[in-house]
Amino acid sequence: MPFVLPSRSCAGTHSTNTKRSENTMSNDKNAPSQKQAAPTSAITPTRAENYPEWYQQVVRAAELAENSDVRGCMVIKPWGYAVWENVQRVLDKMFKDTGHKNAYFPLFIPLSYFEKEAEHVEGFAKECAVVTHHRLAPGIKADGKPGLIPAGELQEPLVVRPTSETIIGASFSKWVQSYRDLPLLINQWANVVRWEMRTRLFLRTTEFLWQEGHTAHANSDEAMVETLKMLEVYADFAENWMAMPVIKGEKTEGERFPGAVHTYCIESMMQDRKALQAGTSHFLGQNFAHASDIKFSDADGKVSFAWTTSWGVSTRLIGGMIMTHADDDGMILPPRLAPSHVVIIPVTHKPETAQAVLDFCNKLAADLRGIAYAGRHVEVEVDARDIRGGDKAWQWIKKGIPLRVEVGPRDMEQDSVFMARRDRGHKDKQSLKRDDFVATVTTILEDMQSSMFARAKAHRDENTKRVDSRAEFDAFFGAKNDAESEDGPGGGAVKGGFALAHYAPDPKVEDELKTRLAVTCRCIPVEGADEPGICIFSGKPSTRRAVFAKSY
RNA sequence: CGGGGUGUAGCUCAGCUUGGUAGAGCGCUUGCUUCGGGAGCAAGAGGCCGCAGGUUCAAAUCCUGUCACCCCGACCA
Repeated sequence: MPFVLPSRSCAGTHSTNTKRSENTMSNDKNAPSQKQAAPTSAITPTRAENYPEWYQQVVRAAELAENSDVRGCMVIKPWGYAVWENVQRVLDKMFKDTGHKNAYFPLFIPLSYFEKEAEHVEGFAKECAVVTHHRLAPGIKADGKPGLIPAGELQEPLVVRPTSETIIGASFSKWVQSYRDLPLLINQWANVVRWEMRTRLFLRTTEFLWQEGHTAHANSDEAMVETLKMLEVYADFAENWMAMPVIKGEKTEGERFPGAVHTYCIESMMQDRKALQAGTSHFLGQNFAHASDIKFSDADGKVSFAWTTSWGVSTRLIGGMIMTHADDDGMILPPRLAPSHVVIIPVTHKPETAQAVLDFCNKLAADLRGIAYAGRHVEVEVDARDIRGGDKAWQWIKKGIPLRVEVGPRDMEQDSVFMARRDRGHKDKQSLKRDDFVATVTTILEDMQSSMFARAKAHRDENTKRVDSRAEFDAFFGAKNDAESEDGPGGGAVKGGFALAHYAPDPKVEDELKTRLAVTCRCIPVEGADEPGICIFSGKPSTRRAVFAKSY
């Protein structure tokens, strides 16, 4: 099978896995229920067996989130929400450092506001939740039973924001009078609703959490600088905090944000070699300024429309983190964003030494917490729960905590700890002197952070190919419904990866690629030198290669 | 909105064809033995079988209706 694991040293742990997984996944009701050998991987199925199902199982096993009873909506659990809080904390600082201020705008957008920008309406109309009533009254429901039914119809329906350009534009039009009011640099942390047909935890849910930056500028150049500056912030965050390598690029017309003039993005490759759009930054020109009447008087007293931008990242980033780093034993958290860095597991099954071991662990935890790391201090859990040690260790493995430290009586006697790194095999443990561990813990975390990035980047580079002909392109991806291209029953891996090809943008070509190969143009990279060439689809001249891939 | 499927214990499901009053595994509780890597044995708690009608002496099982969810297609951060 073409699935390619990032190279890592977890040798020998997956060899006997297939039989067990087949039984577990099978619908064969006569499958023997005999005891299986201890699992060789914590997650069933593995990535190679069924990537989409593996993803769901990791989210669940790592206790990041779960499906709620509300269709398409997720419950973000404490461990997952703590990751999001770290994302917020770091990004918020980056936004503040680039001059932005936070504000908050209404969840509800009057339909009339929403209608102001034609392309915008067209783009979002199909996925809007609409509030039409403001009261519940006793009555007979559709199923004939008594209950509460909506009453008090609104004069004007309210759209639950799928994005806030229009409602924020309404404020901007009041706030901006003079060129002295510009630039206006605002960010909002919020939830939004997009009524999607199909949902997947973190990657696409009906309601999700995000931030949306909205800015207004006196001229086109400034707005473009802002657009690219925030793209850079996102790339910086993705690579240096999430350890997720990204390609910065511009979307072609078909993939553009509804109403934008230019849409830029960061694109990342997941372990199944599909692309994930991890963040977007839009240059909106004067489109929304016209729609929302954002005007200002310049120094000469001449009235002009402002130039606006918007940019956002969402809880989808957590999905990207999972699909970039997690393995067949569960989540692996990049240390800089991990809710906790170290779990200390006291081995206390001998009553006579239990208290001493606990004291030793608590003292160790206190010392570690005194150390600064990645803008906070080292976060430590002491897991003294009364459950079996193996169970406990596996729970933390699945949750992806970077470092696991076990301390038993024997370690304590030698003033040592037994440490395992989550990005190494779970049997790859080493004994360290306690003080050495304390002294080097941040170095270890940083090493883990950078090796996670390096591994992800190597995976991407290995699966990125320069393609110079249509035939080569087709062969790289395989036909959309080619059984081999989707690799097995669950679509464990897709064929292909990133194809870099010369391309003269043409919506018709992209439609055709999408229909026939399920491939889209992810972006035209903004970095790197121009390279004159010939579009492999049309033969027209092209100045640079575009990135093509199957995508989420 | 088209095509398919499923609703039974906290979770995953069996039982339904051939009606006879509720099952398994996991999880949970308790006890004993274990314990430096996902333990074993024993006992126990937990379900008016999605909902509403109908057939029948008797319905999880058959019939009708209804609701919900899942999967596959056209959209998306």
